[in-house]
Amino acid sequence: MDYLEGLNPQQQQAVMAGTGPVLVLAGPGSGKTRVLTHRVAYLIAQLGVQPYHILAVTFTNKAAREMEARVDGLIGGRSRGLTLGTFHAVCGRILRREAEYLPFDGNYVIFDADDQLRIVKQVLREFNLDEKRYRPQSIHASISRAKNELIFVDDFPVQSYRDEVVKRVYTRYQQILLASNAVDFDDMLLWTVFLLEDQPALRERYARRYEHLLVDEFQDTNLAQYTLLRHLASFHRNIFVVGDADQSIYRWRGADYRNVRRFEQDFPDAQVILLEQNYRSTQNILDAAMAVIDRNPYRVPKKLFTQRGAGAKIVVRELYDDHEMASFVVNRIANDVAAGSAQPGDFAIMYRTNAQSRLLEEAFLAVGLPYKLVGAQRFYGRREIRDVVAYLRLVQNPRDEVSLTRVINVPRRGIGNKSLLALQTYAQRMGLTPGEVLLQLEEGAESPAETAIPSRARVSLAAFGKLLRGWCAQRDEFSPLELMDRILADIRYREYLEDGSEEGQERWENIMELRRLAGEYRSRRLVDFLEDIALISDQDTLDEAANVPTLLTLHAAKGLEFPVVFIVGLNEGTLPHSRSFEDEEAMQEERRLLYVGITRARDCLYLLYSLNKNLYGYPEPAEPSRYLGDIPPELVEGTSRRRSVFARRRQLWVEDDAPAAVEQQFHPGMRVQHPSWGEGMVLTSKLDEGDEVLDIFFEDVGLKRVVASLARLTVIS
DNA sequence: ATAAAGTGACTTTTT
DNA sequence: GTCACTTTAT
Repeated sequence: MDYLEGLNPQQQQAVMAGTGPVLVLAGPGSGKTRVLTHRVAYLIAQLGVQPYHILAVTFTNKAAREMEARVDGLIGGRSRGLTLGTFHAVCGRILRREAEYLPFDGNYVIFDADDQLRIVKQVLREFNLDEKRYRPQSIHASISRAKNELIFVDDFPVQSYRDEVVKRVYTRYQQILLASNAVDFDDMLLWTVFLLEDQPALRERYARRYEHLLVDEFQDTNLAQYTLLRHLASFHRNIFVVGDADQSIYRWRGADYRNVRRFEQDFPDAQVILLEQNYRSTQNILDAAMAVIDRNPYRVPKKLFTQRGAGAKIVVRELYDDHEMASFVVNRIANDVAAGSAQPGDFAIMYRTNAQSRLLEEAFLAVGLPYKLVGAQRFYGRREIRDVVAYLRLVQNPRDEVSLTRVINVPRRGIGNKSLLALQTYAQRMGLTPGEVLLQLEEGAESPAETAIPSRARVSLAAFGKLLRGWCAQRDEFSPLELMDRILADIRYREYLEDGSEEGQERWENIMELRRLAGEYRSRRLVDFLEDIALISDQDTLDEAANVPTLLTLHAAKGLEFPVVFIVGLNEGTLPHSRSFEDEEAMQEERRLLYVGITRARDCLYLLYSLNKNLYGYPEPAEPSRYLGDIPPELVEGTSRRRSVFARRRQLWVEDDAPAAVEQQFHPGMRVQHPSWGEGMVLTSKLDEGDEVLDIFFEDVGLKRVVASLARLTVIS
């Protein structure tokens, strides 16, 4: 049987575990993805289970796609019919199919974080509540937390005045979502649980259908997800979950690693299988990871081991500031690549907060080295993308008021705040949504609107209503791409964006990228396109084909691995983050976050901290992270030439600066040629990290700082 | 109604 | 240093 080939005894045991509940506790790099895929293949090929009767839940869409491809590879295309996806994607499908039992219809749209915040702000204004006293972010976080714990509005507990406020906002927030025929991320789970609890017949249908449930990253499920699993497993009880409590890093999103313990209580007959052998990292890296995580209390100790040997020592580096940290990373990568010891794609740079990526990106750009940045927000958060998506969402669901307000005057069409307000007031009086009113507005036709909306505004509104009507009429016969093209043409979006500036040009190119994506939905409906866009995850945007270094947050690094990992910004306040200081549970999660980061590394690990970290763009003295002190010195490089630094009564080990001796090849005044920047003159040259760093003034592009080993410079004179 | 200029608040982490 | 949001001038 090829689906057992190359698996160790524990992995085989997991793959072939019989029926009933199974809990696989899998350390990092222990091959849990392999176990899951092989198990699915085993169920289908060996036990003859129909793919239709299997549900597998992954943490990202990317993981789902990979699993599908791998299962197909194992059993040759027999995986068709498998239900596979993230919790949200799976719930999304169920909700659309079963919309008749729900207070919204199958054309519902999904409100993302930005939409959610807009609604909270709108409600706060509506209630005349001070946004300073009641931070929209924080109010929304409370609502979200409640939803993740399956607390519906009516059951929201009130123990303080603030709770009272949250409850009022939550109530109105939910009204607005329903009026908009929309759900937010949390609702997708919540409504699915509601559906299964409210409709016993339906619950039984789904529970009977799914003979086997498989769940990846189980430690990051929240109560809503766990409850959903329990309902779905209620008939067959074949639930196979894989997780590692030490890698639980989404507590703030409602994830509760205690679900692992809860699972053992709810399914006392569960088989428990431990996967401790690591196939990814060297022993030094594993030892460092264990040293960090061992300091967390109340955990089940795990002994990770590898047969890969000790490997290279870990490099701990102190840099002057974040700029130096970024250049250090870029220089190291450039050197290793130039020396032929690694490929650009082998490297990953991980950080705690997104803001930290900026300086790194600048450092890469400065030397002309390409990189990729993981983060969907970067693309889908752009104004132009959000605008066009809002148009599409409006066509999909004209009741979506958030999208309507977003685009009603973009590009400018003479509908200002006054007109919008008149429309909203009138709609409210009629018991309709503004979108519905808009669709009914006929130019010149007599209607009650005549008195309520001033005539000037009525003309502009009716014109827009006509456009919207046209698009809606074609929604079902046009493909998403055709519809998008029609809208772009009708609103002259290109002319609006391309104002002659470079930025405008870039914005239009982003639209073309979105257009390319829409083109992939040739035979599918607009709903599918919009749903996929809403549920896209950061990791989904990762382009594995490009052989370039990867920049990503520690959260986004979950489940990935790289030969060489840099973890930057290991400073108090950054990692651990200052927002976690007062919360013991949060502090434990910070530790797990670093644990996840360290265990992503296969061969080399760099841990970097700076003496001055950036705060809002200004430098501020910083202390090294407490976690550095937890790593045994014998695992760290530079033992012989080591000096100790005392920082806050903790001893830290830092490598001495010992630049490799390299002779300067370039001197000020030299004329050089760069492959993409053309001719220029060397202004300064200095040796750094065994390489030569040059400042060159190029005729075409101005001053640039380059690394000699990388820039492929040729001397002209 | 709109464009420009000023303000302040703020950064964890994301489906 | 960056964003969203508000004020001010046209």
